[in-house]
Amino acid sequence: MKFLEEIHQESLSLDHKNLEPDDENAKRSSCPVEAALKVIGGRWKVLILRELFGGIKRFGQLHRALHGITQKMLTQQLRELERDGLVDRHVYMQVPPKVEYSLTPLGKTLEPVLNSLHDWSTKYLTRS
Amino acid sequence: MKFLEEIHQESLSLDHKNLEPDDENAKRSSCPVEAALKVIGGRWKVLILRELFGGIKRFGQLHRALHGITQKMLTQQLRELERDGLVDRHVYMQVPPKVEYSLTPLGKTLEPVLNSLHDWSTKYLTRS
DNA sequence: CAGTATCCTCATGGATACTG
DNA sequence: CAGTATCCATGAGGATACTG
Repeated sequence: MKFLEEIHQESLSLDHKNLEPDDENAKRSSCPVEAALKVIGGRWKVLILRELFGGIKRFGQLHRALHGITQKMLTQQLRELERDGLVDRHVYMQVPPKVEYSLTPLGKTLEPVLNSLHDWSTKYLTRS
Repeated sequence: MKFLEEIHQESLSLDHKNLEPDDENAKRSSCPVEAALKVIGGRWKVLILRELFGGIKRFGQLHRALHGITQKMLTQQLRELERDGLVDRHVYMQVPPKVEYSLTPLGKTLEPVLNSLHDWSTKYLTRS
């Protein structure tokens, strides 16, 4: 279980020794899981990704599919997903404008992760 | 891929019809993945869980292990984890107080999920 | 159509002090 | 030791209006 590997360099040393002064809790996520959650966290990311797993979508399609999201949030979240390399943005130079969003290869690698979350949730979080 | 199953009942109907008035985007997460992220989301949850995967821990141990967390946040996050059934809280009736936290069986079922997030992050999110 | 540009609210998260 | 109790900053998220 790789999730636990890092425990034993951080917390083991803290269990018998007392607090250490090498504490520079600056920017680096002490844990890869944290980093992953930053990328797919937030209120809309996974919902957007879910839509895109269904194929290429235009901005308006996403806007309608995600009931309640505002244009600002949709744009913003899409930009973040784009910046993180999960989503590809294709602008057609025409008028009226047409912009299509799709998953990048990297974005598609998220599938097992999202399935894992999905499975756990449906299996164990069945208290609505 | 179970993650995609629900797409085809929500977005398919929205793709050819136009917006529907049955839009009651109230409380229910439209997606189990969302629900899962609510439980393990936030800044500290996974870090706390990571510590507890290492075994039973006292409040003070957690407080020291999670550099930078405040007592308030630690208490709050632990209560939420407890309310969600992931963490068990055992109070020893003695003075000075002693409280131990541990993973419940449900909490332990999160291991594959966290491993999945961890694996993805280390494999594909290697841009520090 | 697919955005910007403002302005605004409020929950998340935090600092500090006190206590059974 | 393991908390409460306050007060406070910040920013994520949203409403609304305007535009290339």
